[in-house]
Amino acid sequence: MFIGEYQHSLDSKGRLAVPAKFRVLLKGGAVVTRGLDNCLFLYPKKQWEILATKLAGLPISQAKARAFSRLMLAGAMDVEFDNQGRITLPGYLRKFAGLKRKSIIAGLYDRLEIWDEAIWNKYKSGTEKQSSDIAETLGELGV
Amino acid sequence: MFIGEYQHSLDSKGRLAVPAKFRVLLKGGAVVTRGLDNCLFLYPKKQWEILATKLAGLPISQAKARAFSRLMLAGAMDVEFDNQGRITLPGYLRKFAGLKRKSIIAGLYDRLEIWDEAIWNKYKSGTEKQSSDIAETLGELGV
DNA sequence: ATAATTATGTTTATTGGTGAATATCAACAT
DNA sequence: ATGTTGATATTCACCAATAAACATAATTAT
Repeated sequence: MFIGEYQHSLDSKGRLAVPAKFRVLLKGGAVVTRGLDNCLFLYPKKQWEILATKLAGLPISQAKARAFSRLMLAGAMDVEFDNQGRITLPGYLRKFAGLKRKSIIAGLYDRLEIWDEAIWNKYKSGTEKQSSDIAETLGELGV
Repeated sequence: MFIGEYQHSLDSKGRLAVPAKFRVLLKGGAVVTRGLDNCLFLYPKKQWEILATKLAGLPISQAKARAFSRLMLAGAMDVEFDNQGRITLPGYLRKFAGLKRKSIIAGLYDRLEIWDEAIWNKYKSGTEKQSSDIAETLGELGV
């Protein structure tokens, strides 16, 4: 499963080298999509399909369901590894996540997250301060 | 299945090039119709027929059902691909969706959506702000 | 029937995605 | 320390897809 934090660079065409460790876990195909808190989610195909069918099955009559489907489904893109182990991130996703040259790839167990380095640092310094606060909330959720 | 977001242009005659990726999935025929939230829906023939029979089966006594059927059934139109992979959108649909030159084609798993770029951006900036809110609501639906 | 208008088809240019080669860097072993 | 290996960064070149402009065919109105 995915854990750890890595710093990698995008090239001028928007390609990102995925840490070699993770490639084996993504051999069967992967999907990137818009995530929460300004980052991208990268799922192994299997995980993705579970999520996607759930989303596609929501009633199209509900505005919130449509909005979320558009965020995640329309935001999604199949990614393939070229023989240097890179994936290409489409322009709209780079823009969404504010990706510049330096980015962070973080392992969140069943998914990867892709962040712009600056945004990641800012987010982290915010959450580290409140960490004990967050911990208490999680306690209420049974963690 | 359809995923991703693509930016394409209508020509002056109202023709729209469909992303090459998607053409294969629409080879068997397709149907455009009025969608929700100011966009057009584009279905592969098969999906369309499932939806159309569902709509036709709604109780004719209910005003909302009649309205929805008129929106989607009466708005529908068979589309054909020319040998450049373009489809022609009839005037009333272009008008309905407010389509100007630049438009967005979004994959929503079992259908495509066609948006005017400006309207799409507006819609997205609205939903992105509430995204974590929406996510929590959907969490309750088991997503 | 002819002109005007709309629809359809073709060609060319531009853009952007894709692949490959080289350079740089870091880790490890000798 | 130094060389070796594996991994990432960067650059260049090519090809395919799209955009735009143009040409032809079909339709409609006069």
